[in-house]
This record gives sequence, structure tokens and C-alpha cells, in this order.
Amino acid sequence: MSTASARAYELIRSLILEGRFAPGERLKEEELTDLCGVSRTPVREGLRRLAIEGLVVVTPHQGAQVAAIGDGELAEIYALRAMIEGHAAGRAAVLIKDEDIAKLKVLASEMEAAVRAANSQAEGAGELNARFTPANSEFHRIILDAAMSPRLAAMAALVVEIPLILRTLARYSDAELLRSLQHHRELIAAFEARDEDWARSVMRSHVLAASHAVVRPGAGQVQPD
Amino acid sequence: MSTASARAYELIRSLILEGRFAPGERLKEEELTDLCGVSRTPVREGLRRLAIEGLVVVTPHQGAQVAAIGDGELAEIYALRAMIEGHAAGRAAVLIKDEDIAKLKVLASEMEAAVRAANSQAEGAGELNARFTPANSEFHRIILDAAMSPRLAAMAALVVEIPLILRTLARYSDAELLRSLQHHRELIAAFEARDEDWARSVMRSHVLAASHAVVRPGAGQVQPD
DNA sequence: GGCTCGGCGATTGTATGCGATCTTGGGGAT
DNA sequence: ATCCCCAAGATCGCATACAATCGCCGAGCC
Repeated sequence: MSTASARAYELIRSLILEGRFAPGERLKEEELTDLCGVSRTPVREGLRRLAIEGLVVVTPHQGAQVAAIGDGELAEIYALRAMIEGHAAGRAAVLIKDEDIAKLKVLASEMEAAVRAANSQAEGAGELNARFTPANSEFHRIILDAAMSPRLAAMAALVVEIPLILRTLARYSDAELLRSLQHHRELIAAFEARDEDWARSVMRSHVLAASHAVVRPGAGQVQPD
Repeated sequence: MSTASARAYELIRSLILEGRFAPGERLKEEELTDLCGVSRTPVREGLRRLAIEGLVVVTPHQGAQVAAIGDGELAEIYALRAMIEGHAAGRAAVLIKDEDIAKLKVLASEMEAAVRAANSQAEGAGELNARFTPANSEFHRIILDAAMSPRLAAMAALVVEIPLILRTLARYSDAELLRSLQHHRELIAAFEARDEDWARSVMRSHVLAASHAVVRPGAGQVQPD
């Protein structure tokens, strides 16, 4: 529990990802000090870390603000993400343990159930998002961990979390959502077949498909990925 | 000049890359304070940044130490590097400006001259290293910058500098050195042809070749890459 | 004799104070 | 009326001081 500094980092990060701070909004150290209940030093530390991870940008003597990214940048980020997560999926196909594959199956079912529930009950997108997103994040995290490469995970952190800032803009059509679910199942199949190339290819498709759903804000429900 | 913090970061980083600190060696904050001439606060900041970049590892309440990496990890790092620099070269093939290509030609000539001088004069490897390495680093930096992707550059930083810590172990045979020089020329040709796939492929070869020269410490001269 | 526990030194983590730099608002000149 | 410049307020960067934690070593117990 190296708490104060880590807590500040996690709190600020979660606040940004939850959308409590708008992109471009300025983050004053003193303000965060009050929110976190710690002093400016650990707040600064967390801010710098978030800056390196790309969630915020700090300009000297001018403070930090939530990263704001344009469409061109977003497309580039998704290209990087396809590369990295594809690579991770390839490694994972060789290294992943059977128990982790079992976890993936559970999560895939959970996501499918979330979609079914939202569709049948005519629930709001919020409800779907609340069930779908955590399962989806966990799904991708398991694959990344299975790749057993801390540096790859660090690189993934640079590109995975950025799009989440804009999650309010990311809307999937029903067709895209179904395709995303199918990708998950196909990934699991590739893992079970221990097919490195197949897994990499499917993951690339998965991410690139998500890219097009995000860059063009459409009418849909949730951000699967 | 956001100096104090940036200077501390750069100084510590250069000391590590110059080999002044052995891998695994512990870095005490107070000691660095004396070396940098600044207080502990900016030293800590630089240390954390280096930690995220992978050059040092910090364990809470136990301080920082220079990253020590094994052969397995090294192979994995080179695989990532091949992926990232390959991607960068592909983008660069489309985006690079003619003047930057001209710079690459100058640097390639410089590296060739350095190798010729070292061979004919039976110079020590140190002399070659002193001429070759800066030109080589600049060569790769130009390509990375030409890709016009800050995040890609950030990811490259995660994997490009790590092998440099072990540069004393990296020895190229004459044949490998020549191959490296040919790769540089071929990259330039691919850029001039604006051939994205060609550039990516050559860069991947370039990095993967370097990988095998580094993982197996052979009898050679310098670390071109 | 070996093991465990408690105290001490060293080092890191956190808080606060001061100086430097940037932004903002108003007044004057063109 | 618009633009520029300057001063005041605010915020950040750095230094220092204090608190918390860890590792080590010796004494005591089993």
C-alpha cells in the first residue's frame, strides 16, 4: 500500500474515464488535492504518470488538462491498437492456459447475455453499458496478461484507455455489436486451436471494426471495444 | 526550460545509457540529488518517468534500481521493436519528406565511412562506436519522427532504449555490420519508392537481424542497432 | 546452537512554504 | 474603437522538513 500516490493516480484516472472531467478540461492540482485527500506531491506524481500514459497532457507552468483527441488521431490510435492487441493475441494463443480460456468463455456469455437483455427489455444503453463494458475490459485484459509481456501491456495501456475517454461518442449499431460478439467467440476458438496467426488476425479485425464504429458516431448502444 | 525536473531526467537517463550505473544497481535519491544539483523532488519525478519507460524499476519503500533484463526478455523486446519500428517505417514511407530522405542518405554515408575507417585503420571498437552509434540513433529517430505519431514514438521509447543498457554485450560480426549498412540503404530506397510494405519489411528484417546479433554475444565490434 | 523478536539506522513517501512563471483584467495610446 | 502593455492574482515548480516504512543486527528465548 504505497497508498497516497497510487490512490491519487487511480482516483484521477477513474474520474477521467468515468467522464467526470471533460476532454480539454483543465485539472488544477489544488482541486485534485481536495478530491483525493492527499497533498499536492502525490497528486503531481499521479498526474505525471497519467501524462506519460496519454490520458492527460501537461504543459509546463500551465498545468494539466484531460487529453483531447481529434478523429485523425483516433484513427491512428486504433491502428496502433490493432497492431498491439493483434500481437498480444498471437502470443496469447501459444501461452494462454486452459483455465483462462474458460474465463474468456464465461465473459463472452456474460456479454451475450447483456446484449440479449438489453434488446428484449428495451433497456436503455446505460444498463447494457454497465454490464457489457466491464466484461469486455476483463476479456481483453486476460488476453493481454496471457501474452506474458509487461512491456506489451505497457504499450497497450498507451492506446487502450484513450478511446475510453470518448466513450460517450462511441455507439455501436446492433449489427456491429453482434459482429463484436462473434469476434469474441472466434478468438476463443483460435486460442483453443493454439493458432497464433488466426488469433492475431481475428483480433486485428475486432479492433479495426471497432475503429470504424467509433470514428463515425452512429446510432447504437454501447462501446464494446 | 522546465529545467530542474527535465535535467534530472536527462542526466540520470544518460548516465544509465552510458553505463555509469550497472544493471541492477540501486539508485539512491540522495546520491542523484548530489549528481544533478537539484532537490529530491525533481529527481523523484525523473526516476518515476524512467520507471515507466522501463529503464529503471522502482519498488515501493525500496528505491529504484537500473533495469536488469534476461535473454528471454531481450528477445521479446526485440520482437516488439520489430513490430513498432516496422510500423513506423511503413508510415514513414508515405509521409517522409524528401529533405529527410536526404538526411538519411548523409547518415548512411557517415555510418559506412565509420565502418571503413575502423576496418582500414584497425581501430578499436570504441572509435567505431563513437562515430557509428550517434549516426545510427539519428537515422532511426528521423524515421520515427517521419511517422508523425507521438504515441508510436512513445511506444518506441519503451523498447528502443532498453537494449542500449546492455550495449557492452552487443557485438556485431563484420558480416552483420555490412548487412546492417545494406539495410539502411534499402530502407532509403523503399522510402524513395514510397513503398509502405517494402519499408516495413526491410525494417523488420533490420531489427530482427540485430536481435540475433545481440542475444548471442559474438565477436564483433559495435552495436549498430 | 538456531530461531525469533524488537530496536535502530537509513531511505523513501508526504506535506508545506517560497520563488518563478503564466494568465487575466484594466488603463492608456494609436 | 481596437490594440498593446503592464500589474495583480493565481498556479505551478522546486526545496526543505517531517513522518512512515523497511532492512539489519543483536539480544533473548526455545
